[in-house]
Parts: sequence; C-alpha cells; structure tokens
Amino acid sequence: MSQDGGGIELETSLGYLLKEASSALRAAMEEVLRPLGMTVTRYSCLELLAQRPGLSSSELARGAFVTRQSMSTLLQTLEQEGLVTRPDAAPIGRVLPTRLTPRGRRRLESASAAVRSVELRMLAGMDETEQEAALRALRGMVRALREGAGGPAEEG
Amino acid sequence: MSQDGGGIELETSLGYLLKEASSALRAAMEEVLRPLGMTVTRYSCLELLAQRPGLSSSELARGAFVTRQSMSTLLQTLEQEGLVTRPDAAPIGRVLPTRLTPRGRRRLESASAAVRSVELRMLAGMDETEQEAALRALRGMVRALREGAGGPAEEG
DNA sequence: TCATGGATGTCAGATATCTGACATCCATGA
DNA sequence: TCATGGATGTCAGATATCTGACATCCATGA
Repeated sequence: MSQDGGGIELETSLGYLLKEASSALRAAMEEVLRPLGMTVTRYSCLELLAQRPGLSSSELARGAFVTRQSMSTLLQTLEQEGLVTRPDAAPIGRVLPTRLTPRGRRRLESASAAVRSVELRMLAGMDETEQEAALRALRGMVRALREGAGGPAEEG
Repeated sequence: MSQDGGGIELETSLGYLLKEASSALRAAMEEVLRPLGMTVTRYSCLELLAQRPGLSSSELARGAFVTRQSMSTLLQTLEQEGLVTRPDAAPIGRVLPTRLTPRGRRRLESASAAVRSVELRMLAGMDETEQEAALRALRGMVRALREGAGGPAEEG
C-alpha cells in the first residue's frame, strides 16, 4: 500500500483526506446508531427538526445533504412510524412544515447522545485552537467549492 | 434557516461541517466528471490503480471507501468496458491483481485533470500553513475515530 | 497432519439514493 | 390581468451501495 505515481497524490491530497475523514465519521456514526434502529440520514433529519421545527422537506434535504426526492421518501416513512407530523394541506404555497412528535423526540434523544459521543471521540486530542483552525479551514473549502459551482459566473 | 435548540449545534459542529465539506466536494467532483461519463467511485478506483498497479478488489474497496462487494461489482463493469484487466485465476490465494489497460489510463487522464481543477478550486485562498493545519486536523480525526471503533478495546 | 482464524471474491437480495418528469403555487413584472 | 421563473412535493424508474451468505485459500499453531 505505498508507491509513487502521477496524478493526484492520495497520501497528501486534502480532498482524499476529507473523504477519508468523512467516511470514518459516517461509519462510526452508523455503528452506534444501528443498535438504535437509526441511520445517519434519519438522525440528521430528526436533529434538524429538533433545532428548527417546521422545516420543509426541501430544507431538510439540503440540511441532510440528500436530494429532496430522497427526503420526501424518508419523511413518508418517518410519518408512518409516528416520529414526525405534517399538515394534510400546505398552509402557504406547497410547503408542508414538518415537526417532531413526542415519540420522535424521544427516539432522537438516545441517538443524539450516541452521536455526541462519537463527535467527542473524534475531537479527542484536539485543543480549542486546533478545532477553530479546522472549522475555519472546512468553511473555507465549502465556500470555495460552492463559489465555482456551475451556477453564477465567478468574479475576481 | 436559523434558530436555537438543544442537541448538537449544527452551526458549530465539526462533524456536521465535515459532512458538509465532503458533500460539497463530492458534488463538485460529480459535476465535472459526469460529462466524462465518470463517477467519483469509478474515478477513485482508476486513480488508485494508476498509483498502485496490482491492487486487489478488497484493497481498492478500502481505498475508495466502499464495501468489497460494491467494488467487486464495479470492477466487473470496468473489466467489461475494457478499462481494467484481471487474471483469470489468482496467482496466490484468492487475490486477483487488477491493472489499468491503456484505454483505462486514457480515460483516467481527462478525469484526473477535471478532479485536479476541483481540488485546486477548493484550496484557493488557503496558504501552505493553513493546508498543513487542515491535513493535520483531518488525520487526527481519522485516527481518533478508528481507535475507538468496535474492534480492539481502547487503552489509556 | 490437521483444525482454525482471517482474508478474499462473488452471488443474491434488500435498501438507499439518484435522475427525470410532472403538477402545483407564489412572486414578479409586463 | 396574465405570462413566467423559481421553488416545492412527489411519483416512477434506474442505479449505486449495502448486508448476508458462501466457497475458497493461506498462515498459524496444536
């Protein structure tokens, strides 16, 4: 598993490492969530709803980094399971504001604790300054990636 | 899209931001790879093979962060398309060393250039020092996550 | 010599997620 | 008033990826 080559140097590529870290985090989260009958996407959806009640399906999709079609399907499941509720008709436009049920809130609690433990483990060994630096770096990357993305022509 | 709440603070959660950055990177990569008839996983597989010819399917899977079953399926496709080759029988054990064909190498070239441009865009605005800090932080996170993962009991 | 653990490759089936398409619905401006 | 762009929600079908299971195959040690 070590040799030279052209192209992108995987060992030192920030992009590759980003994917590696994200993958490790996701795996760790799935591992602690599975015994609770949860997945990362389900958890993300519930956590978003806990923090911002009334989010639409599309907003939840963007927050959980999936398409709105995927979130739409997931919400139907969560609604059947009684973890979230939505009005039968849209109060305004087509938006159906979604909320956690008490049952959903309970399910989220245990999941949230599990995820928090994973995040703490991930941050073990980093002091405040390092965490700040990491946050800044990641925010910069997100911003740079979005700026150039298809849509608006970039300037200066 | 802004309000307070309990649980994990998404705005300042390094885990959430990690996912956000990784998602933005993946989206940007898919966007430039699609016109080339490529996906991130396909590209990753070819790039790994370019840098380390003879990798096994399982090793490629680990390098591309998918299961060995997924990689096995992907390799069958790539083999049919003539981008990679594998011996009919395993030289030792069950391992089938995989290699790029000239055609695979050509396909990789354009994809690699596209990906490189995305990575450069992502790094725009970060100086050498910041990149080093980001690398160190991400490596630390990966290590911390893997240490605690299921397998061996952690110590001191 | 032989049983066993660990790794590999792959088939089968389940599941999650995506793309494409369509029907709304609001805001905007002619 | 009315056409239009942009956003939303969702159905349908395609695709990617996963879990479970099985058959090897090597290395190891009793």
